[in-house]
Amino acid sequence: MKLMVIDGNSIVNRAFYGVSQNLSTREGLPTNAIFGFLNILLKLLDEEQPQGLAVAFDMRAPTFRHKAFAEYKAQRKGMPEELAVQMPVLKDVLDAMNIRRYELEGWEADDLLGTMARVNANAGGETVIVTGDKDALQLVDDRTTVKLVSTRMGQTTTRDVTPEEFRAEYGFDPIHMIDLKALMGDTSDNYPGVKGVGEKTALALVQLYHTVEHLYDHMPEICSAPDTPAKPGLVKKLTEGADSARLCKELATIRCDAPMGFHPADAKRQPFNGPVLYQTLLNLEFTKLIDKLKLTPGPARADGAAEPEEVQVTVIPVLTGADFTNALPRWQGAESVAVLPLPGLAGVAVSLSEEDGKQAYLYDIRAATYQGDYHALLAALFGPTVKKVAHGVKELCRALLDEGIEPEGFVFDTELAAYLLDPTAGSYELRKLAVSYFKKEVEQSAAYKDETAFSLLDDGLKAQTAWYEDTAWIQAFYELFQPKLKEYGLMSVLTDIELPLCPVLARMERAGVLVDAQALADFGKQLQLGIDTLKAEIYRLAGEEFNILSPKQLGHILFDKLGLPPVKKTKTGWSTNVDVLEKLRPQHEIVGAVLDYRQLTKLNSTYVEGLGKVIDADGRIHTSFQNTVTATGRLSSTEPNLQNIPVRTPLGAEMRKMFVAPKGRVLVDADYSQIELRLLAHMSGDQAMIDGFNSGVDIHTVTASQVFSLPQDAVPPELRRAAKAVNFGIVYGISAYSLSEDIHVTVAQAKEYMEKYFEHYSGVRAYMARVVERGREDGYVSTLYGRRRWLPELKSSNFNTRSFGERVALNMPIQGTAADIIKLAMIKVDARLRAENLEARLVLQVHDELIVECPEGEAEQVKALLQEEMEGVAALSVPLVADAKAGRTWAECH
DNA sequence: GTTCTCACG
DNA sequence: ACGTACGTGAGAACT
Repeated sequence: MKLMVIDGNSIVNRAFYGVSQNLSTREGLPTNAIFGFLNILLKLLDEEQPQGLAVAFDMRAPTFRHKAFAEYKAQRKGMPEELAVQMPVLKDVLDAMNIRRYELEGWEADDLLGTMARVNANAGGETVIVTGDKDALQLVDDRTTVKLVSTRMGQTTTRDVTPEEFRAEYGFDPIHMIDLKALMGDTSDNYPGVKGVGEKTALALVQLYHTVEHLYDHMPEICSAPDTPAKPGLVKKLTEGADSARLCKELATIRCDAPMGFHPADAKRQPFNGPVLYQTLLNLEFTKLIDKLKLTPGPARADGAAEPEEVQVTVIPVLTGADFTNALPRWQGAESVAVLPLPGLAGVAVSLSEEDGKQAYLYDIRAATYQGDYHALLAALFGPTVKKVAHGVKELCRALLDEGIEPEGFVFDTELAAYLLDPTAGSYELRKLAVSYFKKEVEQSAAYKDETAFSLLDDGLKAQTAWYEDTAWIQAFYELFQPKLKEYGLMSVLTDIELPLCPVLARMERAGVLVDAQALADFGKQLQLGIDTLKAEIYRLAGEEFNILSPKQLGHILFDKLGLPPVKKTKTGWSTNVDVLEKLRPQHEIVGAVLDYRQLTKLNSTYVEGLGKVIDADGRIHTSFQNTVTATGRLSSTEPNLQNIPVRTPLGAEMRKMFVAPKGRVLVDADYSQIELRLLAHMSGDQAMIDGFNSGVDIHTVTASQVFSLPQDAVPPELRRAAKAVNFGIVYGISAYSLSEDIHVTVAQAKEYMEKYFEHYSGVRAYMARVVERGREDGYVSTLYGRRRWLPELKSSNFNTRSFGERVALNMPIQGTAADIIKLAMIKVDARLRAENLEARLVLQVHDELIVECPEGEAEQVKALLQEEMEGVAALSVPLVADAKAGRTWAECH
């Protein structure tokens, strides 16, 4: 029988270190190693189609294979915690897959593999041993091959080693692998071999003498033989290491006589236990894998485990004005109702349940079948008197405003709540939430994308069922999330910040910002001329045509053909980014041209062409503001991103001239001055920094003067720049190396700057230590307003992961508090503009900057209003400062 | 679909 | 010895 046996520990280790994404379940169980293991396993099964399959694991036990060497084995590093917790779960998965696994007290996996291979060979079978450990190569023979697995950057590669291949590579038979190891030792297994003999010498010796024993029998010859690698002192080393070599040989030998009672028939492949595997993988949130393996839940569980109580649902179609008149008081009387609109507001499902939770009512409202005044129904439902829970209030507000209805009375948003509970989760679709919070998979086919989905009988029923079920999910998540938000102190973030912001964002998206399409096109033409010229120039200097935008091809030209020195590596090759090219600029004329070419093509494709494509019929661009994306609480802007319009270079800043106000109107732009640093001063309570801000002098100059002991009016520009970089660096969780790269000084110098900085701002240093320590204890960090980010990274055993966690711990409270503050300002600004009956409307937010469009005549009032509301949001130990400026284009506001 | 690059705060 | 700043989104190349 063709048998595949897997070294479970070796493969899971490779998977753990190879799958670098931070996979984990919502509860925080890391799953990367299991994920990687299953991927490798399934790939190999597919390729090899073995009839038998078994996985072996090490079993650490009080007795060792070689008691004399217990201390060597004991020195081996224990598994990192993140991997150890995945082991029992992986074993559960294998059990659910009906895959035989073996572990035997006192024996290591490779002994079990060797034993199985031997037994199978004796029975006339062939065995494939899957491992990442080259030690196993000693097992290779006519009936046994070793499949060596390596993972790099999540990609698995394997290599099949047969006796012929082994001999071709090593020049001796596979069994002499043990002699090789005996001489050269193995650092990862912690046995020494012969001191002073490394891989090269050991290889030569084994090629000549094959075994340790034979070698020592022929010691006298070693000096005299002409083709012996007789380095000075080799004989002495070998003589001194003789005992070690013999013992290490024993240690390196995989035993094939483990008392595991193995019969090849035991490992015959069995079908998966579908339902159990389904639930096991669902618990791991591996839904893609469930789909790939076509697994289903199986029949309802008979074990009587906590299934939710049956809820009696009564569906009430709302077809007439009378139906609506009956329903409305019940909606108004409910503590809350869940609402789920159809796209385009073509219908709304309204769900409410009775106090005891056993009876639920679901109102089915559709524009197509409602015989009364649908608009009036919506206006009443979405007015202030019905308390509504929805999933994605901002989107709903936008749809309502499109219908001319002022959205009011939203008390909860399950999407925002899920985001606040775990802002790094990434996705908050109802179906995904059901998987991660309830370990339930909801059928994907659900399609209530438009009214037509309800028109066909079969599809219509499916669409209807899905619509109703999703509405029930919203209620379920409301009941689950509300207490959690209260427990975590997040309720006020939801009700004071995120929910009131929703209609503001919806109005901003709808308002859009006017773009001068003609000027944009003209700018594009100008850019194209420059691009053509530079392209010809670059081809001439390179002596050939190539794709300048391809890092690979550009690298070839720069580093191979023109011989420029590579500076920095990426995962796949040599880096060609701005930092690198700037360093190379003096060395060849082509580099400057490439940099210019990059800049022009970027402007042209991303901005001129990209923005041109999304100008609407009204001549305006309507971005989407995402409020459930960032880990810190900031907004993000998509389709298009209007938060990264160029400004830093003169040519880039031209772009902002394309963003204009209509005739007779202006843009008013107000931005916070150094809000993050001010928050650092406030949150750290550092008196020197607080005084610096209260003095009214430019903070970077103040910092430079304090750090470098100079009078404020004697700070040279380069020291101000350095101080500014340190100030920024602190907010990001600085390292001396990065600072040195950033301001082009030596690491030692950067270190010195930081040291002086902390001497003068000792409160900042203390704060930084405090916030990381708190983060480690609590498992999360938070903003002044209570917004949270969980940081399991702080407990990671991996240095890089943990360091990342520490930097995030320093940054999130500051960046996040700034985000909270500007969100509060937006709510206030929007309310006042409307209350004072101004035509002015918020149109954009760029993290620390708000942009309002208003009639020329309102400009002065709006400037004052913006400044007042932005500065007045919070009373801190340093003033919040906002500057406002009006102009006909965005460029004029800067 | 991932990687690199680069635009912003 | 490690690998190096926080938070984003988009376009082009490449696998």
